[in-house]
Amino acid sequence: MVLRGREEEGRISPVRAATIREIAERLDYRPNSAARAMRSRRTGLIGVLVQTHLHLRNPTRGALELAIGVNSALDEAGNVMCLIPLVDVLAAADMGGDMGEDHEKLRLRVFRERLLDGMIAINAVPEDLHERLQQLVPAIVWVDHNRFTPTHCARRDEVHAGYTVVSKLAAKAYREVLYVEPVSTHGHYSMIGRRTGVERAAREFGMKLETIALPMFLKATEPPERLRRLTPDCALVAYDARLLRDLALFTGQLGLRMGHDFGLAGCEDNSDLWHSMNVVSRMGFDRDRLGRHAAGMMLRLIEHPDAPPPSVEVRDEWIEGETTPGPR
Amino acid sequence: MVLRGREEEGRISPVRAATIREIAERLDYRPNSAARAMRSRRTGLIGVLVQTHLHLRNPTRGALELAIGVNSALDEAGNVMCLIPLVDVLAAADMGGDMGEDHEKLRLRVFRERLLDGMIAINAVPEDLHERLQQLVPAIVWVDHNRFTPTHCARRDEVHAGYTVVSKLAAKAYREVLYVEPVSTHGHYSMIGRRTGVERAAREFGMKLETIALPMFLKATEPPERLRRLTPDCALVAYDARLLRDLALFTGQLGLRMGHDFGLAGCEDNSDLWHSMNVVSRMGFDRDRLGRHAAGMMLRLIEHPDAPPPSVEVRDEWIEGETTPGPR
DNA sequence: GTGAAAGCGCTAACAA
DNA sequence: TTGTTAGCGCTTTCAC
Repeated sequence: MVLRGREEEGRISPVRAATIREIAERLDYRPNSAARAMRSRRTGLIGVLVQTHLHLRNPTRGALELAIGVNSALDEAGNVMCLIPLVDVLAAADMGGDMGEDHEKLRLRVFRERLLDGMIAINAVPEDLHERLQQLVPAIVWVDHNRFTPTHCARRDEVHAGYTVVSKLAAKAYREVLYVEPVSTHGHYSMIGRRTGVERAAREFGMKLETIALPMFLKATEPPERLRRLTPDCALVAYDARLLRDLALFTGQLGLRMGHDFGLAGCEDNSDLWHSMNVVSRMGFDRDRLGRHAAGMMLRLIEHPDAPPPSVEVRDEWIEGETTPGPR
Repeated sequence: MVLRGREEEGRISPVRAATIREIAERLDYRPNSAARAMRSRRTGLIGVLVQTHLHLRNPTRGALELAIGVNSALDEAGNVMCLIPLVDVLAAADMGGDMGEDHEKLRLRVFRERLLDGMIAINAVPEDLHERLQQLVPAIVWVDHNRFTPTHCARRDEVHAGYTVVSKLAAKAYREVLYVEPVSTHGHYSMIGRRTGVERAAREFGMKLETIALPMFLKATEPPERLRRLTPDCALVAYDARLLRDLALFTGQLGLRMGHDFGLAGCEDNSDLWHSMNVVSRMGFDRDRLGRHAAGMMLRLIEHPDAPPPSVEVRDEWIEGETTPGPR
């Protein structure tokens, strides 16, 4: 009781408490986590389900940044976070097969042995996995997920993001917006959200709006034709950080200077941009904060399973760079 | 014994074994990890120490890719991986202070409660942390670390990487190499290794070699002057993936087309490049393989603490892109 | 082949 | 205020 800080319950005399602490110190005593886990029936382990790229095993940059935020908050609360790549869940679930022989297929020990106290799912999780995940782990918090219920969810206000970008461009006297999306293969809600915001602002501020969709994996040496026809009073708006980067690269290959020959802005941010493209105007995306918030929701959910944490939708700040000074 | 697969010890009759398995199935029995951990005196938890950027909380792309590889291999062996950002260790260690009041300062539960069976340290870890880490966790494997001992280490052959890039350029009849490094603040061995390889190959193949160091956080809109004087028979060689990206961006801002007006290659790869810059010639860097190997070393080390796993230095493959076709 | 029991380190409940 | 005990679920040892 002394070592766990429960001495304020009026049972232990201060003298004894001090003695106990001193002895513990001398013996270099450490509480045994396994024994405590056994008693408390908690593992203290929380999984973070990270989306992987369609064509690549690696999680997206954004998902990992979120995970880092989650990790910090969980650490501080004495929990441990582990990563669960979505591909492994899909493999384990083997969605094609029959659902009868459930745990035969659970290759991941975290699921097989019910190791997780809870799970934080990041980004869009396939609808058909919902039910399965619910029965696999006792508590789930959804982050930046397509389905947004009144509780259990945390995500970014994507409409606000798209709206803000275009409103900032309007304030700089750009007349035209060329909004660039990826060709949609996955259908994340941010696709609809950001575009809705962009359209709303364009309408409100009377800007001409054109939207194009670029396929993934364009060659940097073969930039899209449409980019040749950019003008100084037109601003390119990228759906996400990856496209923002690509657009900077593509326009460069065409001999266009961003901020001079055209405006350039993006609806998303990540730490890569911060490094070499910090001059670019864009919406921030504070994944550390969002991750920490999600972790807090998780901890509350584990503590009080019957009072699920209310969902939140957070707004980010505009980062004014040097690529949107307005038409010369 | 049956459920753990220990029935081959000639104790249990096949009939009974089958009955036991059937009942376990019916009851949806799951072994209790905490109880097992208590008996076996193993937590099954292995930490991965990830380097963070000097100026940013987020781990480097490469470190996380390595961690994903480690994660897969550990999962398959029934262990759990957790991330330990270096900043947190530094904060916990508080290197400036006195080392006497050790565990007073251990804010991370993984250290405070000796939660880790082992740790895989990725990238350069400050020398003064070595001893402290050794006493904090029972087993350590070093990956891509500066100090390379005969055992406990796994890393990439960086000299080979630098050498291969320049030899490939020589084969394409480039006459000149402009090698671009970051201004060194951290002193990772790969800085020396890659440069050594580049120099050796340049000497061997009789190429003119110039080396420049670019500060971190250059503005994309203000490219380094030296890049203006590139010629078609000169190849730009980037130290790492980040610089490779930046150089593509910078040269674009100067109106130069890669592969036409100059050659472009890099000594490192990561999954970001694969997405939008897959046309660029570069050395691969199979972090999944390296991570899995490190995980294997870790597991062996835990199993046989007295027979430490021998160190390895792995070589990667050249990725021939379209930015080094040779001078026109 | 099988059954029984001890003990890992912790916490809560109960007794003094 | 302090001391004692049971039991969490597992594995190993020992007895049958």
